[in-house]
Amino acid sequence: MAHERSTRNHGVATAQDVANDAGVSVTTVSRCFADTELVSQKTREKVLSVANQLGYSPNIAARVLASRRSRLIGLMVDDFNDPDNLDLFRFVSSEAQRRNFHAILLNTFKESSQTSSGSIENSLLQQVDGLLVAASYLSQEMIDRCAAQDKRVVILGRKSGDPSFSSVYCDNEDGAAQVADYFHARGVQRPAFLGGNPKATVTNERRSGFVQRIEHLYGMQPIVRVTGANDYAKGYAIAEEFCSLPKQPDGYFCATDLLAIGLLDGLQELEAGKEIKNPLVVGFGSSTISGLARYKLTSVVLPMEDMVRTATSHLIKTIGEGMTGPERITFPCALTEGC
Amino acid sequence: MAHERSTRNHGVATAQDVANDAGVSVTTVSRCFADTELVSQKTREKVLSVANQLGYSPNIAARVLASRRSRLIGLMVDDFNDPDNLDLFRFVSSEAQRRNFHAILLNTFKESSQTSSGSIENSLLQQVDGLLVAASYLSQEMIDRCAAQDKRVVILGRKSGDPSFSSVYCDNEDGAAQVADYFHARGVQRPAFLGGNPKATVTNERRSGFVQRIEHLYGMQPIVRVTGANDYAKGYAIAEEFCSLPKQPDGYFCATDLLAIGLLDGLQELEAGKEIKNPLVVGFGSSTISGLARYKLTSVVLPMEDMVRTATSHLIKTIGEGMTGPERITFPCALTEGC
DNA sequence: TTAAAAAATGCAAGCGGTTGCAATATTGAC
DNA sequence: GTCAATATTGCAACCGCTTGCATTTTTTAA
Repeated sequence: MAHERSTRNHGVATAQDVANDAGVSVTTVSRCFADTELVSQKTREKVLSVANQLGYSPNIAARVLASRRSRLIGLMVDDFNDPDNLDLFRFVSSEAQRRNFHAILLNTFKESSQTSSGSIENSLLQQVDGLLVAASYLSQEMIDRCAAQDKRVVILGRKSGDPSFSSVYCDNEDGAAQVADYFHARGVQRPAFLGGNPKATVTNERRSGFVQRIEHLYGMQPIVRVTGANDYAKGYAIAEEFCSLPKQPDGYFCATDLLAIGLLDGLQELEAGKEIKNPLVVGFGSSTISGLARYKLTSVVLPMEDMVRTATSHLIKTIGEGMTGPERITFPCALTEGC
Repeated sequence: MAHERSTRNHGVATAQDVANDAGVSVTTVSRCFADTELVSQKTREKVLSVANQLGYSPNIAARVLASRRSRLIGLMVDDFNDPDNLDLFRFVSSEAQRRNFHAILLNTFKESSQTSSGSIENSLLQQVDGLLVAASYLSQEMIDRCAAQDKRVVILGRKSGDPSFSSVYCDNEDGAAQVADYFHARGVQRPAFLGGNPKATVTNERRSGFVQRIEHLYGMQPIVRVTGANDYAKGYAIAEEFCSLPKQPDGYFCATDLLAIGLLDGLQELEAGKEIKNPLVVGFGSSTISGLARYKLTSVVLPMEDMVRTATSHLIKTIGEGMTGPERITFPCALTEGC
């Protein structure tokens, strides 16, 4: 029955403080802040009121340690800088928050196989309840580690390579084929594809979907340029290469929006010497950046937000329950002309 | 002398496991992973090697709980979506990581004063060792809470309002004055200012610096439009308003780059009916987005990365040591013409 | 009214580290 | 070779919360 001012813990109230003031046990306080139904209405109200008064909120570290659950999910991406990935992170965060989880951004730590160093990232990974992998590639080591720790994983954006992981993605090949159709319908004569990393499934699918349909429609192969990366700079730089071709393409399909925008800007820059005034340029994705009024980019739009939210909530669901069979959830994507 | 396979804790090795295998106490293991010099070279090597072998890395939750330090700093921003803020976050993260800290993004939770709900954010805040405030505004409640918990705070981007917080910022008024000079030198006749929230110190300083210098040079006031927000959309939308003026401005100073880009695009859109073909448009900041080749934005560039890194490391330093007197660190900014 | 079932609460043993203090091992000076 | 000074270790008590199990209270059924 301590009536003297509570809140001993360095100015922060603990569950113990609340328990004292509310005349219950710590256990009960704990239960009030979990989503258990193991507390009577009356008690809960009392506790919550006292807690509120004391400005109490549970110490996360203690909770995590005791419960062995962090309510943390890691979003794994290749490139911190890609604005698309940041959008991604926003969506994941917001959906996670809706479910009382929190998201953190992880990179694929390509460089350091040194287990000892990079320790923060390392520990963080260990702390995470589940992993959302938007990275183009997941190392076998990582896969093993996840398996050993019984960690849930959902692959986002491409078909899961590992049979035990769920994945959420869209039909890249179909989307790419739509572009081929579009080019054909618009009378494009010399179609070209440009895209990044040949190891990335996503880019590959977009390329092959496009190439196949072009072959089918035109009876020939499109020009293909592998750019390495999918960023603005690459697109911008490559414009010059294309302009120096004897026969410049008149329809460009870029594996990502960012690439497309870079290309557009690059082409405009070189407008003077250009043979073809307004080549068709089509992107893929749904970057906010391409939404800038300036670029009325025609693009294969995929329901990013939907996909991400679905992936996130699927991941969280599998964390709550036991391991369920892996699922593959696909979304449609559709070519959309920039108004 | 446990020789049977270690790693009991659900597939994850603990300090205890390492201790057993290395023939030392948990304390020693703990010390090897802290930056103490309290362990002999030989022991440390042995422990580290065993740890590495076992794939051990310290459990963060336990460490935080026991040490009462999270090595976490919170970056507080107004708007998750502003790309500038995401740049900010990247820099903070990277600098934090260099110092073995980790950054998390926090918003100013304007809506919920409900202490009970929004609990994750709430708890997270409690968990953080220090706060980097890039938000335009910090509530008194928050200030009190930080004080009560003896939490370090550094204000980024504007002079600290509270005398007990350090701040890192640039001289906005001076930068703005440079723009006025530039306009004057370029023969601008009708200068205009546009900027967001009138409550935001930063915007205010930029406005007043500009207005004052314009008055000084021109003997008259510039046109001033308060846009509310500083985003692309606002800039884009406001173009129309300006175009419908009888006398359109021929020099626009926008409080942020994003605003400037929006305005540029908006103006171009309306080019047809425009009276003045190429008004000067100047921004402020150092958005990556304004670096897009397409916009050769003239802008008051501030050494963002430097500022952010300085702020971050200053914050971390004050966390390590006891409370030092608050500091004010300023950076210069300079008008830079888009090539 | 009474016994059995269900609901609410508390006990106490952790979760995996950190850290002040005491104990032991080394080293150096005399 | 002896003893104080110094460098290394280990002990054990937490850190604040969760949770299986036992206990108490309330409800339902007979």
